[in-house]
Amino acid sequence: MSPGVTIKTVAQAVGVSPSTVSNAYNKPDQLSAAMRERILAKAKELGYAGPDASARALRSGKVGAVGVLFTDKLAYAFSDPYAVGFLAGLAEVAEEFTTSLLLMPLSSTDIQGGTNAVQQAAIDAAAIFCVAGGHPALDTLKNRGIPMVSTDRGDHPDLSWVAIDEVEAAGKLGKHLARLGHRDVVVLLDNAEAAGSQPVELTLDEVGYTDCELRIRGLHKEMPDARIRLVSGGHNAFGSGLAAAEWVLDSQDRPTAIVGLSDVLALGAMEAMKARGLVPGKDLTVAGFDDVPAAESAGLTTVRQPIRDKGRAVGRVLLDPATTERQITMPTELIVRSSSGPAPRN
Amino acid sequence: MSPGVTIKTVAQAVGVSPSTVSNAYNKPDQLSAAMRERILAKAKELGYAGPDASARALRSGKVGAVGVLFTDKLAYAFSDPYAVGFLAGLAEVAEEFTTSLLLMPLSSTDIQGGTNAVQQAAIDAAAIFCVAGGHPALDTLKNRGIPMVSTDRGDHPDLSWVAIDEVEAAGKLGKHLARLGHRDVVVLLDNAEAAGSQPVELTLDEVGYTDCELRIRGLHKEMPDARIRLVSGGHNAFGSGLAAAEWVLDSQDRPTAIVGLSDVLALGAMEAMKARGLVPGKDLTVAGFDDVPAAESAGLTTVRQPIRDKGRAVGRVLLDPATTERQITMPTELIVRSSSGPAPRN
DNA sequence: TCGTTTTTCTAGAACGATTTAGAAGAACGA
DNA sequence: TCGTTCTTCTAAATCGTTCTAGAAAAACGA
Repeated sequence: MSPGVTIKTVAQAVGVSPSTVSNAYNKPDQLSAAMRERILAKAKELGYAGPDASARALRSGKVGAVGVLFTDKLAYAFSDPYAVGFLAGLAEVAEEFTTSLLLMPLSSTDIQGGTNAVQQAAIDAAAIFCVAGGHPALDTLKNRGIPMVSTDRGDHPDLSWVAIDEVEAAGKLGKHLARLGHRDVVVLLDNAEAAGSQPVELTLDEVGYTDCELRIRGLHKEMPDARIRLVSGGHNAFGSGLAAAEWVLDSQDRPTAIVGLSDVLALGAMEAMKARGLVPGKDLTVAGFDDVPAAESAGLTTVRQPIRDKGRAVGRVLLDPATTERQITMPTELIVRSSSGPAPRN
Repeated sequence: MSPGVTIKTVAQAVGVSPSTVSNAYNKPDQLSAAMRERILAKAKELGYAGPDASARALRSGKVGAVGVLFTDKLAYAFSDPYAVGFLAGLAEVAEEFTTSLLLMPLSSTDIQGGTNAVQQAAIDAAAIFCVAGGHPALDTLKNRGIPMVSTDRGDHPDLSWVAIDEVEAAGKLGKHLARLGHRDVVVLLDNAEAAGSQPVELTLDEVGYTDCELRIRGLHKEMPDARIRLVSGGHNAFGSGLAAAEWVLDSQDRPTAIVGLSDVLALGAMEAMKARGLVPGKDLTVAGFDDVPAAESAGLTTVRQPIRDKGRAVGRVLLDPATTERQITMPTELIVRSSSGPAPRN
């Protein structure tokens, strides 16, 4: 690119006004075809690559990108096929509207000062994926006046979301486990503070994300007599599920069932069992949430949710003016596979 | 957000110049702490959410985002764990530099006119993931003067890339297959034109991406006596591999080995074999490229490349000024598993 | 032919910040 | 006390577009 060649340069070279050059790019019907040809040709000759993105965005107020905000570290988002599926659905719709996807890192540094990516991000709207309700980044976006759609139901009635009924979803699984006779359950969950150290047992109050809390509540509801403990091995990833399950399995006080609040956690738990010669569904029941592709081949009992559709729906609410519904509940389904079985009688 | 509240509004309300407000956000050491406090407080009171992203980008020339350009449709990118792994590595580094990732859809519409996402995207630099050398989007970016790093070696010596030696990598697999006695191979590959229709057999000239071509050449090199046919079932996805393999397996002229140019394609082929009661490594050999996580559990012989590291390296070249190397070759390794075995004697 | 509409193009003001150069005052050393 | 150096703040220019309003020319209808 020849540096410093702007719309003005081109205008001068062709002998027209900058407005006309602008129109050549944005409103072809506002000038004669011949003139447009001439401008485009000259632009190419000069090495002008079209209107500058930032300037255009500033003036027109539209950026052509929607932001995506993830739980935790961005890099972790890709370790969960569930998140990836969501992204795929969202990308599909974004593509349709010729809109880019801006993945924002959720660094905790200097929220106040504005050196934050969420502050700086040039976006027209944002998709909020499994971010806890009170997170400061949400306030930042709200402050910026950026329309948001969350994958969790919020408290505010004017909030847009595409979500599942977490309590009901977990209830389905709870009922299934209760019927199988389980009364001693360990729930594996994502917890930032447990990352990098030993697995920890948490109380319900310490559970961060609303949806996790709701799922636990759903389990409780259908398993009123059961003891339900909460354990985290760190971030939402296979390794964390593995670590947490190892810790649980090697303790004196084994449960009869382990429920991963996501499939990756549950799959990690299955791995830990495998290493100990334990057969899922026989020696111990394991179940998860999401129904990611790997769950099927692993024979994992799980609560399916249509994740790709969820991504698509978020995209539509965000980008499609024809979509008027702003609060959408997606269906869930209990998928029973071999990893769940009757609780052993003691 | 109160609409129309800008840096100027805040400046007036506090009784200072706009520059000072700007400094309060960007250069805290340029003003007294007391003044900074006052400004930030007033800003909050007025509902000012910090400097506007576009305006800042325009003036300062830095956007704080790097673009990612994928082969084909954006939505397909997420169906390949290989691409996802790359993204994860890239995201890691981006996070470190508080930089966002802008995923650009590669829509073919109106390249010339500039309504293109690649044209419009506000980015400082771009990562090019498996995009064919001659693609118009690359010219667009080049024209815009945006620094690029590709995952394929380019022809131009001044191009930056982080890649593997494709010919050598494929050669490792070729040697392995030759030793096992295979002389009749079908290569499964990604081909946009085959999408949505019947699988097709291609000639080497019709193969799009340079890296695919190089891999095929690498196979030829180590298997000079073998017949190597090229078949595509569409995009780079499990389903395409499945479809293509079905077509191959149901034909009169079965090969003794099927090589997927990516693991997802090879895994699709394994699925097709399974459905026909064929045992990989016994009845027919299957091999892939990449070594995605699923390859291990499936027992797929494949050529491993450190994809996450590749993503990280691209990120470093793109963002880290300390990284001076601009052309990096990553190592590859042949991973032999149960899916490859001796060719049956006829 | 003359007024009216349509087409084609333009001038100049935004858009909202950052940057450069420098002014005014405070602090400092001798 | 005086000249020098910091510290703290400001005025004005600038980044590259798009937008609004309107002028000039061309086409049109009767």
